[in-house]
Amino acid sequence: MRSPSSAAAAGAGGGGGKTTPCCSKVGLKRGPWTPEEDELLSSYIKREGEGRWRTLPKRAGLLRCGKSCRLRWMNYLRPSVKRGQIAPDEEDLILRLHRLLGNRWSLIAGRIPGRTDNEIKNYWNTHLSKKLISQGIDPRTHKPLNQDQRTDNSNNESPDANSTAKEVSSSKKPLINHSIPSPSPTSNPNSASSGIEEIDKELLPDPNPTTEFENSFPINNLLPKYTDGMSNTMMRIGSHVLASHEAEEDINNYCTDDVFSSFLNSLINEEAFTASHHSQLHQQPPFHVASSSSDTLMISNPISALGLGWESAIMSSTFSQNNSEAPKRVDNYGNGHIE
DNA sequence: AATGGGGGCAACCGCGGCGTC
DNA sequence: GGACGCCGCGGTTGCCCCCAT
Repeated sequence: MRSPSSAAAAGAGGGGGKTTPCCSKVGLKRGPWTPEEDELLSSYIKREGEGRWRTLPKRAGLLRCGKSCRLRWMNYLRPSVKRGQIAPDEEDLILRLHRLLGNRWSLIAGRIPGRTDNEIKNYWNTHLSKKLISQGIDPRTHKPLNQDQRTDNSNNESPDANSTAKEVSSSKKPLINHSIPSPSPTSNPNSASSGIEEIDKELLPDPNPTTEFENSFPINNLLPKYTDGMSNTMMRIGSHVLASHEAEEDINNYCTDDVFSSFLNSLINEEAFTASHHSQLHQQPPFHVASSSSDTLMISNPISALGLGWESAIMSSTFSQNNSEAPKRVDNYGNGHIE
């Protein structure tokens, strides 16, 4: 990675080849940041805090547009930004998350402390994408290239997590409710960590299930809110309502950010993919609600959940970075235990 | 030593969602 | 309900560095 000084030495120009300024005001500086500008921005934000990017440049004495200031702070100046090469475990995590989430870099970055969405995006485009291709894997779908071609010709039947990620990543429509605070590194650190995202309608479960699993388990009974407002569902997931004796109620009452963080942790666990997929797909409902006294929910069937459109729920789980404790698991009867 | 090309990455842009008026 | 402003995201661009020739 280039040092700030070297970036500054690059002189005017920098990224973005378009001539249209991002800010309507003329006379604003563009291109690489100088150390002096960095110092101005850093000291101001340390003194006054983040936010109000539109007016921040003027208040800080910078001839930059607010977007440029925000980007510089988020991607470079923030103390929490980690420097140095992507570690092998981070690379592995990026691969797994991308397999689940597609090109939602901010969400992926939210799971990797100290890394920014821009950094991960660049790393993906310059390293991992090529690496996968060299291994004969489609970087978009994470499927073998030849298999992917077959899949593309088969009307996308039986979508799985990969195809879901592909669809989402290729969709122009953002999936994120930006107004909801997120502890993502690119978000305001003062925000609460309970931000929840809406589920894109494209990811909603099929109201007329046709798969074997869907027929065997009445998922629609558990997801009533999806039909009239997915945001309601997700907001309730963040409500931390975990009455253990109400296990048969709307599943949404039991879903918390921490729960989905555990959910995602299990999703990015290779064992979850290799060992539990087939058996759980046909034997268990997608969620198992704990009956213990603690606020516990175990999602023991992440793959099934993915297939039913719960992939989007992963997004909310990415907001619980601080949930580093071992996820509590429950068995089919709701008995919780610590893994 | 000169130079051409590719890799890496910081920075920009357009777009869409949300909040406010 | 519509207009407007702000914010954040993903995609893209272009400069610098490094290496091969």
